[in-house]
Amino acid sequence: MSFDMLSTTNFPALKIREREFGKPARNEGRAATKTRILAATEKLFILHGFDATSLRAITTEAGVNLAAVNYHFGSKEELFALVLTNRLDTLNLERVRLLDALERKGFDAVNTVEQLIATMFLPALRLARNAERGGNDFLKFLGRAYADPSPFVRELLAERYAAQNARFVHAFAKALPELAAQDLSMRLHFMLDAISSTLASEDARKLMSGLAATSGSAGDEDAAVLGHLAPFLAGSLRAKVNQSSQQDAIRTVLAFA
Amino acid sequence: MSFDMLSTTNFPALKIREREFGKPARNEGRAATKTRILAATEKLFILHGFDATSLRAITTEAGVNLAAVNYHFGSKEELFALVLTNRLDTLNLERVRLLDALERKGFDAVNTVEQLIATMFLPALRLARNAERGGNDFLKFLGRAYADPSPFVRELLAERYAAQNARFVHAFAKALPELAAQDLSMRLHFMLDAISSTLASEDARKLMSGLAATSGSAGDEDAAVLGHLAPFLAGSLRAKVNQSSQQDAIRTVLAFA
DNA sequence: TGCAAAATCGAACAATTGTTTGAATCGGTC
DNA sequence: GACCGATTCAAACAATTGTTCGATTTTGCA
Repeated sequence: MSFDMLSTTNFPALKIREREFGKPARNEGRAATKTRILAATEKLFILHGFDATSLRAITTEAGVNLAAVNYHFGSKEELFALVLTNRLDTLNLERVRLLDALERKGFDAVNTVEQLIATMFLPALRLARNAERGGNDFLKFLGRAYADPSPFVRELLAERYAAQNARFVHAFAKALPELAAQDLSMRLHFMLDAISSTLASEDARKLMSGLAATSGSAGDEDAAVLGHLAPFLAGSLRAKVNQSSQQDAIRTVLAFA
Repeated sequence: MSFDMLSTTNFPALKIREREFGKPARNEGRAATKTRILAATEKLFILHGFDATSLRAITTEAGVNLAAVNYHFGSKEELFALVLTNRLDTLNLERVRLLDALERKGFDAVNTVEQLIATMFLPALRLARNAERGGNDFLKFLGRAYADPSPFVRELLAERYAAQNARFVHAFAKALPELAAQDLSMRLHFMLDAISSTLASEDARKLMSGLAATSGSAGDEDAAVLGHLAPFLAGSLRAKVNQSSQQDAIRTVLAFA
């Protein structure tokens, strides 16, 4: 079997789309098989996740023979690994690129946390407005990927993007020196879990696009979404622990139980 | 460990079964079959969720015949529905009981949000310290249940506890009148998604028990956990949107992308 | 003790899953 | 036009799933 073309699809969705519509593959029917499988896999992964998406559902959706998946990609896991990294490599690359640029320029003195949050999520919003990347489906894809319960998906993401994630954790730690590492870790954990499982659900994404709609110009949509998202997340990260008045209020509740 | 309580529980689903097959046999070996299945189901559900837990895995773990599940519970879904409602009915009952008590007494003027958060999560912490309820496994169970991707589980929880959830949403809305319904809904969504997927993961629960350990007396552990959790979550709920200085900081990031 | 109901058991069911096979077909090159 | 590798195809593979069946054993009550 031949994996020649796999190396050329390393970087992603853009290349995939190019081949889907445009150029080479003088034989449309042939080269289309691989890309049709990839497209169908993305679509069904968004809808049902890794485990619940069968190869038969994929090949039926793509209109190709069942054996085509194993022939072109080797196995179900290899197929999904390709689909996932196609999407997420560009995203994470863009994230650290933005972080680099911002660190060179220097952060805003008071709103460092908001800037870091914007840095984390802006690339996803940008990609989500690119129709070639699937538009809003990109956000669903993102949510599915980070909320997928399959050990295969979780390990893939954890291993492949560990370095990038560590850079952001470090940047947040520096921006929040008064917060214990224990608390920071917990809060970031909460934050990312929340984002991903929220993106995966339909109603929450409608809310987000509703927030975006409040804005005027198209370029301001990202600013509008982040304007709602960043203060909320920053508020959670910056909250002080062990305020005595809060502790008293909490103990009032405990007294009833 | 003893699950005797399960057979004498007053949850509707189990009552139906009891009526269907008559009173539980006084013989221990017999009655043990049902409870052993229930215990094994809980254990494997915590580890792998609904879809990835097979009846053969359950019956092997319980040391009973495969056909016993369908004989005693009818189907896999009925079995899991019973296991889920056994745990969650008591939890949600306790939650609204606490909310009732607090509404009668009246909330703290400044820390209403913290009190509501404590009301939501204290019952879970209390049950988690009850060894008969599974101890810390109860938190894992909770996380699994609310993060489970299976449509069956999601619909069961959504339908069965819709009324209780609505009461809390309403209470939060009254405590945060300046927050648009749109934003409140988004933030509560985030909050609950975060909590559940965090509880399901191993490392985050270790963090929580680490927080609890900082406290001295046993009864203060809940206060310690809530002391870290409530300010953090309350901070996110109370954060103001559209602060101009924050908007400027965010736009700085946008300029780089 | 005897008997009917309840419970357990091994075995098989039909449906799905990912994967493999070997023959048929296509595509470009000599 | 004939060849050869690349691709497609129908079919079957072995494994796993939830469920059901019929026979057997156990139990509770007369």
